[in-house]
Amino acid sequence: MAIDTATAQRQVLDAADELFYERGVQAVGMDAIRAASGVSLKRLYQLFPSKDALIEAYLDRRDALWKSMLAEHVDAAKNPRDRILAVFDFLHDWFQQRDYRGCAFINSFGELGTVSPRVAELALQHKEGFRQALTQLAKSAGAPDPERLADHLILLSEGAITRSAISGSPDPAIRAREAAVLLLDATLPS
Amino acid sequence: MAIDTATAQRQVLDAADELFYERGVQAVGMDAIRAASGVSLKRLYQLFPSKDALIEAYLDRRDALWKSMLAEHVDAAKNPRDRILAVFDFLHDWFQQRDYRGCAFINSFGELGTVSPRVAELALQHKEGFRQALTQLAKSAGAPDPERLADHLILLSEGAITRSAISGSPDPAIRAREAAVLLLDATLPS
DNA sequence: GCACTGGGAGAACGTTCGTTCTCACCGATG
DNA sequence: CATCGGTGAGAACGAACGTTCTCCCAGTGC
Repeated sequence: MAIDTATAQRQVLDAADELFYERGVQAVGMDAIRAASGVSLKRLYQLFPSKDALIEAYLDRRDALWKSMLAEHVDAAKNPRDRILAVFDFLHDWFQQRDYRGCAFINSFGELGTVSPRVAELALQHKEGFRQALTQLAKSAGAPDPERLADHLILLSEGAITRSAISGSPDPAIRAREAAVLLLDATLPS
Repeated sequence: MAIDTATAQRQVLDAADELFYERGVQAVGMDAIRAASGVSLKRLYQLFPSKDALIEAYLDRRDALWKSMLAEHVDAAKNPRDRILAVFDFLHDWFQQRDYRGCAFINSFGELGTVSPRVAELALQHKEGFRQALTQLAKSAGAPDPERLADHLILLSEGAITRSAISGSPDPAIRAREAAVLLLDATLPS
């Protein structure tokens, strides 16, 4: 046995993450993932019985990673207002990664949303998770209508995510933070 | 001659628009476009010498159509503030089309952005056009920093575009309009 | 009537892809 | 030592794709 199951799985997911995210899901063949992961095709298929299963695992891991990175930034801030603004600092950090290419869920949804209900569902769940996190932050900050504030903040975040991807600049995060400050000033009780 | 060049071109572009937008660019073969357009493969290739050329024409037409629909909504409003808010009414109308699937440029960028510089460029140009239109509206409304206000409004719009696509509901346009009102109140001189 | 041009229908070609199969080989077990 | 299960490397398969080619016919100019 060349490599144990756990590390093989990790190597495959690492390769899938890098390739799927950079080039899109459809543009990457299973053979490219085999080459990048160093795992044999046979093993690859016994770890993930189809490309669809691998795509799902790729999105699952992205979701978990993204959530934990967000939580890390948010938890570093103390008062409720700063915790909300930390979301945009997190985005700014994310946008500066050299391989930043937008949101994997939005990209995958654009590619497969109509043909793969599973991908559409995962994208919806991912965004719903973000929505719940923001709603919680808005509630903690004492917003009179937390869901509404959360929706407003989500729009700024999603807008920044796609604009940053297309423009190639992390600046949209700064602009989104500015707008968030204005919204918080208009919404939160002083 | 079965059909003249102009109508053949229109039929092909109609088919390309529908199929590319619904299923994504890579998932649609040239043969599917031939079948949907009723134009022979030979003619298709003499109208558009490659799939890349057809994709480019598809995006060009989307850009023109989108801009004219936006202008139509904006021009129906009289005072500068309402003209800005008309952008979000336009989005709400757009989101309610039964085949709404998000922004074709964002979707195409996600699919081909890294591999096709031309698609990346077209997406950037499309968004830049939107940015200039919003900057003009912000200027007319007397914003002290029109570019900044335009950036904030863009973030709300783009966010609504992707959220509406993923959630399948047109409501994000309403939420975006609410947030825009708050931003305008905080930004524009009374 | 007859050569000729151009288009329609679709077969054909070469490539790529997802997935499976072959086969030689290694380590453990009796 | 002989055997057996599982593995790696990669060939093989069937489908789909972008693109080109073949064949046939309709309409045109002489």
